[in-house]
Amino acid sequence: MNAGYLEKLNPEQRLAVEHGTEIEGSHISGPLLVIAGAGSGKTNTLAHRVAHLIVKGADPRRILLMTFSRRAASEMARRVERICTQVLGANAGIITDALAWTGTFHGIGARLLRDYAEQIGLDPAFTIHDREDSADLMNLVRHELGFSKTESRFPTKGTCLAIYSRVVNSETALEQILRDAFPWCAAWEKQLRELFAAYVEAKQVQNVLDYDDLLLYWAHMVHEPLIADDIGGRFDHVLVDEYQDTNRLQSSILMALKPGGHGLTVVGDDAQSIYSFRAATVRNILDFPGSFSPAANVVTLDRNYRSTQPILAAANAVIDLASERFTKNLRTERQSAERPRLVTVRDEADQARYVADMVLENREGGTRLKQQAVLFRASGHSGPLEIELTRRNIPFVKFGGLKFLDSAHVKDMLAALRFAQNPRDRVAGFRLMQLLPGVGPSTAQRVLDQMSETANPIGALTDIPTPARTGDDWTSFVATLQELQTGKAGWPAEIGLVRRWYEPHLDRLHEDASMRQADLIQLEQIAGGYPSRERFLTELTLDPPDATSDQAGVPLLDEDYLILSTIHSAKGQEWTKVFMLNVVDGCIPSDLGVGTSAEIEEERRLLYVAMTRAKDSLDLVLPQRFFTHGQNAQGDRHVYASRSRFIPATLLQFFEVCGWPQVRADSAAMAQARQVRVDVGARMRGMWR
DNA sequence: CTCATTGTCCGGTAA
DNA sequence: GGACAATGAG
Repeated sequence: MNAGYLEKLNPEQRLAVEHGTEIEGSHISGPLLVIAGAGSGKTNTLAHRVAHLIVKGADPRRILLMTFSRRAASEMARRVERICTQVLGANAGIITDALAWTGTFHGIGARLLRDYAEQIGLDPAFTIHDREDSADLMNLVRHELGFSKTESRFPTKGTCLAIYSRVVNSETALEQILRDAFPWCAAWEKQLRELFAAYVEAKQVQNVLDYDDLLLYWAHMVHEPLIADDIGGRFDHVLVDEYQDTNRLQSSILMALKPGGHGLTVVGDDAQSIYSFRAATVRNILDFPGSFSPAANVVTLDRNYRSTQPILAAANAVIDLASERFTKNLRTERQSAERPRLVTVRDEADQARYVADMVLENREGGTRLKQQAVLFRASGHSGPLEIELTRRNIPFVKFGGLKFLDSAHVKDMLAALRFAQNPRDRVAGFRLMQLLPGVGPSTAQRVLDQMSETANPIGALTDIPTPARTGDDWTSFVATLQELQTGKAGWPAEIGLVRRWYEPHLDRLHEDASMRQADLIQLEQIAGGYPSRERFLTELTLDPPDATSDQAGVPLLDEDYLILSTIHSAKGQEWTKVFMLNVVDGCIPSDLGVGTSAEIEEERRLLYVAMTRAKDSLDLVLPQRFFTHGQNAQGDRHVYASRSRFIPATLLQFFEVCGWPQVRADSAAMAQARQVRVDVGARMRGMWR
């Protein structure tokens, strides 16, 4: 057998790949933890491990591979296929097609829950609420319980959901969560408990699951040993990527599936743990070896193949200041004389100009736009840059932040499809009906109540008296829903049906209807890529497309475009040249994330993750002035920002510190000219007096 | 009961 | 500068 594919790996990578598979056939290895530093070839190693298992005779249909995003999952599948093709020849494609159990925890959970729905008393036609839907339902329940009219202000729907979600995902008591993470809500513990009980009941009556339920139901399902054996028994190998970003609930599921750890491999890096706001805990990765007896094997990958030595030195220096460290510093052999730059600019507008200038300069120098990325802490930080790029016709794609699924018109369309799929989904119906003129919250409630009393809610719509002042709008609404229910139009034709019904309402409700219409056509195209309405709804909710609607046209795949991304969405990726915006206190660390030292440490890791994305060149940009919101366009109220606390003076030696634009020799005169203020408006008014 | 207006608070990362 | 809650007019 051709084992040449192993030759390219370094000794540690090879150890991770070959762990426990010396014996051919069905031999299943003990648990393995791979600590994989940034740029250490983690994805490649994991792909090689999967391929190696298959080459050694593992059945790909019996491999469960869980990644953080579906983008990562498909990348992994592609690599596995490539390696298998090298070794096994052309028919490897068939083998990796069988690698069917690849996806996120939530996506895999949804699939398993539909498979086992009957056994756990769940209707397999359940629909899935995204965060906003969940918040809407929380709000309805909050209203019903009268908590919206309390004397002092009750926590908002978003806060309630955040608390609920944290309790579920961290498997921690409500009381403790309130004390640790939401102290200002502690006085409402009793009411919150009541609210959550009602929220859970509402979800069950309506046959909807939220994100957390996909894990929670799964966890409870495998709490039953026989079902756990059954599901665990479907998989010989379970591999989990980005293990540092999993939470307690996810680790519980894993331990229930593979109690002895046999066939279990987890990969991660505690220095890149950036999802604690989603209840992820580094303890999962730290406690992993000791959860088994004998303890899991640990392999550490600390050779970095991505960044040049000066970039890595700076990143190491940043993470070295962390109060708690578990992994060693990374090392690289990529020498370079170029230190990362620390560029001070006047304000965000100059920052945008600087980045645009440099990006174009780099492209002139042969670095394609796609090989360059601009990273930022929060989605909104890229606003001025997006304007500058659009102005200069530099194509870009933005990852992270608002998805076009969040826009009202797309949500309206999806609500229609979801309501047809699951007429008990009140959030969908509630939203939908209020689109009709003359229908507000109370009419919608009343109709939904009447519907829920019948066996065939959508059929019953015919018998429910037409609400006053709705007329034809009501008739076409009912007709559309009923046509959807028959399923005669077929998928994806029925999305056109919905659009034809929706368009008049879109025109009436939105000034910019034509722009939004373009999104709906895009939605229709996306829909064509899914085999059924159910799959479309599920997968769109669990894995929303990254495109934003305000980008300058949707770039084609083979076009060149600049990458804009939040740090969170940049995880696992790399670029030749990386720019990081707003490296100032208040942005990173975010001024919202400086409450506890744990939060600050996570912000530090965020900067580390951003810096370690860069291969050859890294620019950290620091605007000195920030204009504050809430003033007119000419206002100049601003605050001065200082360099991020994660780069104190002692670390400046790792950077080339510079300013932009370069100060010119004749600047004294220019600076003086800049100081002059003329009230031209007053002079012009004076002309007429 | 709906719809438009005013007032107040808040601002983030995402399956 | 936007989301959400309370208020008032039809």
